[in-house]
Amino acid sequence: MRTERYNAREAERKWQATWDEKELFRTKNEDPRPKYYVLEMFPYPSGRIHMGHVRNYTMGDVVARYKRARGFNVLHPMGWDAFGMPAENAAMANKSHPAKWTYSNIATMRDQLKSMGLSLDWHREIATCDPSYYKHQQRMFVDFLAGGLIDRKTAKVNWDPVDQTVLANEQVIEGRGWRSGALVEQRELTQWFFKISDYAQDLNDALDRLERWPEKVRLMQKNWIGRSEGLSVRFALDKSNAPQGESEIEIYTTRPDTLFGASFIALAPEHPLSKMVAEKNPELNAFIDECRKMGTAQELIDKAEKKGFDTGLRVTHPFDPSWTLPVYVANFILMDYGTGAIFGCPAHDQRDFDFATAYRLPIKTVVCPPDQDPKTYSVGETPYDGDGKLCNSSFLDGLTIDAAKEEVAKRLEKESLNNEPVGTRKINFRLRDWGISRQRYWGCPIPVIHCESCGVVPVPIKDLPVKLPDDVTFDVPGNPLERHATWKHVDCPQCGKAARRETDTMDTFVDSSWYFARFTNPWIEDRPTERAVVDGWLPVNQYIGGIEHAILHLLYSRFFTRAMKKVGHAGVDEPFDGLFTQGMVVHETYRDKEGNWVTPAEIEIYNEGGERHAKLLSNGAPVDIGSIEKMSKSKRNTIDPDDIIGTYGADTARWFMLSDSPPERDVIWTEEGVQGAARFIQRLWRLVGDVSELKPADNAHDAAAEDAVITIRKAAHRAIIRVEEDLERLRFNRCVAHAYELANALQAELAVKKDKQVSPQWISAMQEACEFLIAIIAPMMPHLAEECWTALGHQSMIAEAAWPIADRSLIVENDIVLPIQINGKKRDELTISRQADNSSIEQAVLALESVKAALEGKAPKKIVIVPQRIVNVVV
RNA sequence: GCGGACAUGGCGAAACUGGUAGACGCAAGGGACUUAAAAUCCCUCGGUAGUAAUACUGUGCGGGUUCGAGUCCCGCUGUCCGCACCA
Repeated sequence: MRTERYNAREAERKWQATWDEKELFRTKNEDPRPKYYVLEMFPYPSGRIHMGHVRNYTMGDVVARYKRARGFNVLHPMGWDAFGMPAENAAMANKSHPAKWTYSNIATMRDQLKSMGLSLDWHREIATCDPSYYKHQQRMFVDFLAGGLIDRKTAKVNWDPVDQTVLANEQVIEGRGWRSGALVEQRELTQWFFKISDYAQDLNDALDRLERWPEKVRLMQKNWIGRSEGLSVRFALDKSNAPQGESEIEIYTTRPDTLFGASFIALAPEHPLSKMVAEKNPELNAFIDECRKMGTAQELIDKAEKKGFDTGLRVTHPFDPSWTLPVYVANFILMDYGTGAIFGCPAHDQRDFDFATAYRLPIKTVVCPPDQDPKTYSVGETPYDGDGKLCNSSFLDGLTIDAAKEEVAKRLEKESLNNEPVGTRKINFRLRDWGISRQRYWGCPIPVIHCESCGVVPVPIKDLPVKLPDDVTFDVPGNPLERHATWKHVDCPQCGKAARRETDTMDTFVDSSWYFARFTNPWIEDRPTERAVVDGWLPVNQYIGGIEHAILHLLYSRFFTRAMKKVGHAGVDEPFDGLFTQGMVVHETYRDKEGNWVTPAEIEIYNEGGERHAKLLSNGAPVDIGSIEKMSKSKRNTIDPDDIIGTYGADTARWFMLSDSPPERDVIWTEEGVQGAARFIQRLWRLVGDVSELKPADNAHDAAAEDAVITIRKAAHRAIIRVEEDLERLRFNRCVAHAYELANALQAELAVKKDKQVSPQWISAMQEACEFLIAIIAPMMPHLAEECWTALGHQSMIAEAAWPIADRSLIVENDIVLPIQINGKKRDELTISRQADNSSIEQAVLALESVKAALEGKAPKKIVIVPQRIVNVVV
């Protein structure tokens, strides 16, 4: 009997070195086996890995190792999302260079990841801040520019006053910068934009085909893209006081059915017509100014009252030349949605209702709810936006909303104003173009040159990369590239005259929008991708990461892949075939009596009166146990993965990460849970030790042993089948349960046979079962699995072994146990042959004592027999 | 305001298309081994009643469909998430 404990530290170091030496996880592009690309979202090199990384990369590694065992050529790479603000902030704080900070963090984190025993192909490692990577990104920018995928335009942009840079719409969360948390202001700037809105329709429609994506993410992207079908309607302006040359206002509406309920037109303050009128109207000018000031902080917009200004202009109703409507400038109309102008129908829209109430405009009911009389119905204090039929609407009366929309569209398409149709069907999107200019140093330089005579000139491909200069300073705010003495001064590649480099760099989300493609061949130097290879590997079969990227990174990558296809750098539209969003790692929080956060390492939990309490290790002072929160530095409830791996080993950390909660849900990190995982490792090690030392007796052969052999084999084969099913669906917590179940069964069997003579057949069944168990845990606890595999006498490694083939006939029972219900409640069980037909089942059921008692001699009303499942006797 | 998800023991959770509710783990309690502790092993563990077999009850609340509902339908309540003056 073995007594020594499993030494994780030693074994893990040993096996990691062996895998490395044999280059076991090096992936060859020319390998003929079917491909499988599994990818976890690459980390930002912030300093050290955290538990969220451990969870993410463990899940990916389980998939990679499992698919490898199933005979796939698996691509499982790792890299670094290495550009970004924190490096610049660190440079400012330490008077150092962002590159130094970044590369030193990468070195630390690479070592940490390696200590987890991940089966990664480190030969393909990339860092986005490396010129050998961003060179190709600049090449693609140039290609996109030529391909009409990029715009340079002046637009109102989101300005982050803390980070001193522009943010894309997606990067503004509740009016604040996604990184700094500062209230975002609006500024007019000339910027580079990727024309993602050209792909709005396709990005929207293709979501329906992403069947292996979470419904939630698809829905979030749909909402973000915000497709709406409507009608654009041109209202004729009353010529008497219209500005010179203006004769119409075009509005956009999704409710053309309510056109007879119109009571005003409202323009955005930035609308051209508003500006024209304001030129001659100082009061309106002041109003527009006021709106602009309001617009600088999102928070104020949310709370602002509906305010408007009557321009004095009037328009004619398209269905009634004698009916005119006033034109307002209103603070709640957005210039960049639709046409920047609306018609207001107060009876059936909350905002229009508020506005009409404030300015005493008519409120005319035109939709009548199904349960009301159209002759008498009228909206009261709240507008009605539900279903119903049209009323007070001339030829639309009695039509449903949909029919009325259709009728209005049909008629207005035929009407004409200034030789154009009055109404045009239009699909609108909420999605705006992706502004990628950032006024920062630590990013990919935008490869263009501004020349006074030639205009914007792309940097010739032979001159790429445009490298960041090393000699920069961070002592003052703003962009170091802008104030660098020489960097921006270059000659125009076209005319040779003195010109100026673009000093903006690209949004770091560009970097992560194509790294998955670069991984397929990261060595190629003259192009971003090798077409045959990238098309062979993409799409990524299984992508795993946090839900926080549901819109930003995942939407940008979907766009970028399409753009790459357009200019010939890839052949697919969708980068990720399967997406999995994992939950967070959360932990209890602790505070001392002064209310200061205390780390888990500083306290001790103890039990008193059946309740959990905590005290400080240093002086025994009591500590309050607080709510369970996402691990964060500010609440000091983090656990350092290094500490766990140092104390328990990587396998313990990996096992616990997978065991406690379903992977999409948050997992609560607890010391008890970790210890449970560590306990299981030792238990498994003892079990394997016991099995490896079994010796057969010469004459041990009895009937009971035969039964035992079947029981053992059934348990083992059933476990394999279940784990296969669950791994395919990433239900790791269930896989863990199956492993426990099999281990429990084997341990119980060993205990029964302890000190008894055992047959060779029994021993080989135990050995097979043990090997199956090791195969099951191998993707999750690879080091322990190797050690056990060796202990069972194998010369090769389990990491190279094929997945066991389960014998499905073994788990088909001859006799089945049918639960017997009486009136839907379980009352008894019946063991009967699998082949038994319904009439023999019925006979056997009626013969049961419990059923006889329930029937009291009467005949049953009904007997429901569900084959192989259940019997229900209705009395 | 709009859209979505979720709700099961002391806790994390299982329950495939409606078919034995609570697998597996954690915690707790009892016992064995030990001079003792740790480790390990065995037993109990939704609630109520009972020594027990057992009975009744039980998946947020109220209804419904069904031979049968944690699962499906309708209506509530609560929690979490996303979007938010989008016409």
